[in-house]
This record gives sequence, structure tokens and C-alpha cells, in this order.
Amino acid sequence: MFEPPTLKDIATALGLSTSTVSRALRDTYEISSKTKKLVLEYAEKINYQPNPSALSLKVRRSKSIGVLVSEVANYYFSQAISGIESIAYDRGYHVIITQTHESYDREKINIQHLASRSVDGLLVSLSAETADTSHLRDLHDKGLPMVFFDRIAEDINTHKITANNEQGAYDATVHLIKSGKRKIAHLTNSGQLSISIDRLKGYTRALQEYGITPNPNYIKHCNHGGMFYDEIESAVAEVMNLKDTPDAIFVGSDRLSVGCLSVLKNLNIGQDLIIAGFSNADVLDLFSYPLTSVRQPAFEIGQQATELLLQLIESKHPVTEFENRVIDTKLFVR
Amino acid sequence: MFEPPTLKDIATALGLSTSTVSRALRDTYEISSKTKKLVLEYAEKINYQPNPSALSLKVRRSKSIGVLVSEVANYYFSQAISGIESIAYDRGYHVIITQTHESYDREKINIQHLASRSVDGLLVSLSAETADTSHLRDLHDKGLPMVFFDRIAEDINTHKITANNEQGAYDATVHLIKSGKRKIAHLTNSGQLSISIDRLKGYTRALQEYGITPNPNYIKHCNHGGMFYDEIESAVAEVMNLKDTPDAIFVGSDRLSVGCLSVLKNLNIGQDLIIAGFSNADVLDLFSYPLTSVRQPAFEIGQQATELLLQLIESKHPVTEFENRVIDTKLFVR
DNA sequence: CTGAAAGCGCTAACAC
DNA sequence: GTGTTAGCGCTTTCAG
Repeated sequence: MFEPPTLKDIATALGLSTSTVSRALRDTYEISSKTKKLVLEYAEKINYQPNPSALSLKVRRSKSIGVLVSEVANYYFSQAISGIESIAYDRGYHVIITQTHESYDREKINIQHLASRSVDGLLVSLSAETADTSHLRDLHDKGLPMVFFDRIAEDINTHKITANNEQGAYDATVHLIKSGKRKIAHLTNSGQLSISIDRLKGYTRALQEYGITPNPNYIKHCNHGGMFYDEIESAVAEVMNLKDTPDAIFVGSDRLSVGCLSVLKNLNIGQDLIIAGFSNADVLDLFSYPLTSVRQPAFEIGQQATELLLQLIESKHPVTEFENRVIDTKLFVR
Repeated sequence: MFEPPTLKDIATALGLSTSTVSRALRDTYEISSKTKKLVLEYAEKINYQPNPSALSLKVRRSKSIGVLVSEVANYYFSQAISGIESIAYDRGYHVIITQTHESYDREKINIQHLASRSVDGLLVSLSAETADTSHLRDLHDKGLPMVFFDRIAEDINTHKITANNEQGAYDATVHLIKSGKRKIAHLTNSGQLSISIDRLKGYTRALQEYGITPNPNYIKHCNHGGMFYDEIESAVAEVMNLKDTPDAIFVGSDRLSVGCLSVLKNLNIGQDLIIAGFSNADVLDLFSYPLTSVRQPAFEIGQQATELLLQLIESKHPVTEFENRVIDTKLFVR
């Protein structure tokens, strides 16, 4: 069995009491410098690390934060996670990542898991299936610090940070319009997600500003966020089989953007389409099919979400003023 | 402050002792069924979750495993992580993921972090920079269960699981040879990594079997695993500027495969090259430049590594017989 | 300046 | 069957 050294080990080895050792290791003041030196050197020598379980039992803090995302195998989220880690590790926090794979049940289980694991706070991006957020609200009401990023819960009052999804969608749609297209379909994530709502708004606003009446048949939702290829395929097929075939598609998520291109290729259709979509993929330049992309500052979003969360966690007083940060996207025309 | 209910809360609420409640919850024998029912129902009602820190203090088990990979934003690793999680969660273990970004220093810090966080075991894939594995061997010697996957440490005696890198590299190289190429360059990860060594072996064996003398100038290592674009660019540029320009490249990693294509595109060279490389990307079919890929069963490797680790963790007796599993790759010709 | 002792939440002897 | 108690590793009064 793996048994790391304890305070007591140091104490007995040095003929001191555990409290003296404890103080030597942290307090600094009111301890003789020789004892301190002695202890520190010995601790260093045996590579002493305080037992985090004992510590968090005492301090009621685990120095870890939980992250809930739909999947790590996703350009956006993996970049966001790197941002999260960059801040968390600097501040001495561990990061526990969990994936929902866009499943509501999985989300509930994971959240429960994380809470029971006594994380000090949660960084949450909702799953595509999640319509009811009471599992999160319950925890939040009990005082568990929580920050939403990307896919936020409107009805939970805490910090939220997103890309400017409305504007990003608007920009992409305008790009399609300016490319001479007017029959622009919209393939997007499940309808209840905040990102879907905002991106739909931007898409609609662009159409209207350019005198195009939005066609409801052109809007296709993937309720599992494109976790199943079939889901994307049927959505794309449906819209492409309309009598009034679209001449462009604006896609509302990373997974769907890539998925849409795959479907078009596999079905061998839509060679004359222009596609624009949200995507943080770094390989888009290598695609044979040009994809104009809306790129989100995922790394920064992860960083800022973490900063906000740590602020909540470490705040002495209960926080009642919450921020709603919105960060600009960038359009990459291809 | 978020204060979850404790055993004591239940005990006082129900007028019982903590030990009775504890027993009722863990369903030991010799407890009256009505008390048990009472306790279980109340616990359910207030959504009681045992405090994991207290538990692991007692049981000396944290029910969590640590994972060390170079980065999650990587096709191979993100799939492997999903495999790891699929097993771990089923068995009631948490997964703490850490990234090295191919840095040796970061690897040491993370490993230290994980060990001090008292994980029950470690799933490790070495960073590109790691030549010295003593930080891992120390922990292993102290009894911390450890399983290596993908990038293994030869000198640590424990379970190891990898793809058949040698054969995968051989297959890819043979494909290039059979496509009529004989001047095959090899772009690969840092030289000390097990995967680099094995893939180089397969490459060399293929060449020799087909009567081609390996040309040392054709072999380029990226010592930071391609974390920096420049690193890949200069490696590719160097080999392409040779007097005897290669007519094909075999690439030894996921990141490098994609990176190599980017470089060729950006430098606008190598249009007549044939490229084959290790990659688990799911978007290769969308690339304008066809990339024949060697795909590893990353998800399964993650699963099996986790099973082996849990086996070690939960074994009553010290394990002395270790497996060295090798799993076949698949070649996708494009 | 240092030691003794209590207590964080939980389990496991040991009483009764 | 159920309660009492000690102790996991640590911090923190409280004494001295």
C-alpha cells in the first residue's frame, strides 16, 4: 500500500509535536527559526505533502473545482478546458472534468458526483438535452458556487460568460447574404440551449435586415447536439430535399459544422452550397470544402469563467451582484 | 457557505447515534429493518451524500484515479479519456485529468499534484520531453498503482498497454512503398518516446524488407511533439529542402500528421507527395489533401488501461505479474 | 516558543 | 440492535 508520510512521521522523527511541525510548515511567526528550518528541510527531504482529505475535512475546502462539459473531444471545449486549467493550477486548484455526452441523465449524475466529491465550485456548460435545470438550482441554492459558460441556464442567478453568439451568428449570416445567397438554411443544436436561441436570433436578424423573410422549414434542430451522425444526416437531408432548396447553410455549432460537411460529402450533394458555421477547429484550412467559421475565444472564456468562479469561492461575503460577460467572436471567411 | 448534511445531522434528526445511521446506510447486518428504512428514507429525502474527504481519511482510499496525458485537445487522447471515464464511472471512480502540454516540468508538477491529492492510482502517458522517469518510479516504488498507456516507461515494471505501433508504422510504410514511393521521409515525435521508437522500427523494417536503405536525413524528430508550429515547419522544410527530395512522408503522430499537412499547404510545397500518418481524427475524409491514416483503438485502450488499473488498486495481494497488452491498429487508405 | 487536546465526518471495534 | 468511543491527518485554541 502507498502510504505517504504524515505530520506525525515528521514529528516523531524530529522529536517534536505535530502542532509544532504544523506551525513550522505554515505559520512562520512565533516559531524558532532553527526548528522551522529543521522541519522544512526534513519535510523537503522526505517529500512531505499534506494529506488533502485531512485538510479539506478541517478547512471544509477541497481546493478543487468541477467542470461539466458535453465532451472533451470537441474543439471548443478542449480549448476552454485548457483555459480553465491554466488559471486553476496557478491558484492551486485541481480540476475535475466530467462529460455529459449531451445527455441530461448523465449531467444529473455527474453533477451529483461532483457535489458529493465536495468540489468548491462548478463550471458548467449545459448538455443539449437539458431543459430542466433544477438539479443545478438546488445545489446553487444550497450555496455551491457556480459559473456558467457557453451554454448557460437563464434561470440561475450567478456569473455567466459566453461568446457574443447573437452577433457571431449575425456576422456569419450577413457574410452568406453578401455572397449573394438568400435561401439560407440554419442547422443548429437543440432548441432550448441558450446558444441555439441566441444564434437563431442573430441569424433571423440578419435575414430581416436584408429583407429576407425567415423560412421556418429552413431551420433544423439536432436535439442531441449531433452526437449521432444519423441525426445530422436526416436534418441535412430534410432541408436539402425541400422543393425550394437552400443555397447556403449557417450551422450553429462546432460538431454540427463538421458533421454537416461530412453529410454533404457522403450524400454527394450541395457542391454549390456555401457554408458558414460556428467552429473552433484548427484544421478548417485543410478542408476541401471551404467553411467560413465563427470562432469563439474558447481559451479566454475558460480562463475568465475560472477567475469568476474562484472569486465566488474565495469571497468572504456572499456575492449578490453577478456578471454577464459577453465576448466577441471572430469571423474567418473561407 | 455550502454545507452538505452529515451523518450527525441525520442522527440527531432521527434521535439515533451516528454509528447506527452509518450502519443503516451501509446496510450491515444486525440492524432492525425499520431503523434501516427510517434512515434510508430520511437520507434520501435530504439527499445525503457521505463526505468523501472524511471517507478517504478513514478508508485510505479516495475512489479517484489520476490521468496524465499531453493534452485533451487531441483526437487520440480525447477518445482514450472517454474510454477511461466509461469504465471508471461504472466502477464508482472519479477521474482527474491533467495535461502536460508535452512539458517534462509540467509532468512532474502534475504527478506530484495527483499523488498528493491521494488518487488511488495513475493512468500515465508520458510527455514528449520526458527522458527521466524517476518521478514516476519513486511513486511506483512507494506502492502507488500505475498503468501506462500509449507512451510507456520501459523501466517501470507495471501493466502497459499500447497500440501495435511497430506494425501500424510498418503497414503505413508498406502502403507508401506499394504506391510506388521509395524516398520516404519520417516525421515523428521526440526520440526517447516509446511510440517514436516503435514506429521508427516499423518504418525501418518496411523499408528494409523492400530493399530500401533507410536514409538518416529523412528522419526528423519534433522534440516538443509538435506543440509549436515552428517546430513542425522547420522539420518539414528541412527534409523537403534536401537535394534528394522525398516523394512520401510517413508521420508518427496525430498532431504531427495534421501539422505536416498544414505546413505543406502553407509553404505551398509537396503537392505530389503521398502522406501517411498516425491519426485518430474523424475529419480526415474532409481534407483536400488525402491522408492515409493509421488509426488506434483509443477508446478501447483507455478502457483496458482503466480496467487494469482498477484491478491493481482493488487487488488484495500485491501484484507481481504484469501484462504488456498490444492492440492492433487499422490502416485507412486515402 | 512549544505541547496537549479537541474536533472536522466517518467507520469499526467494543460495550451493553 | 444500538450506543460509545477511538482514531484516520490535520489545524487551532488553550496552556504553559
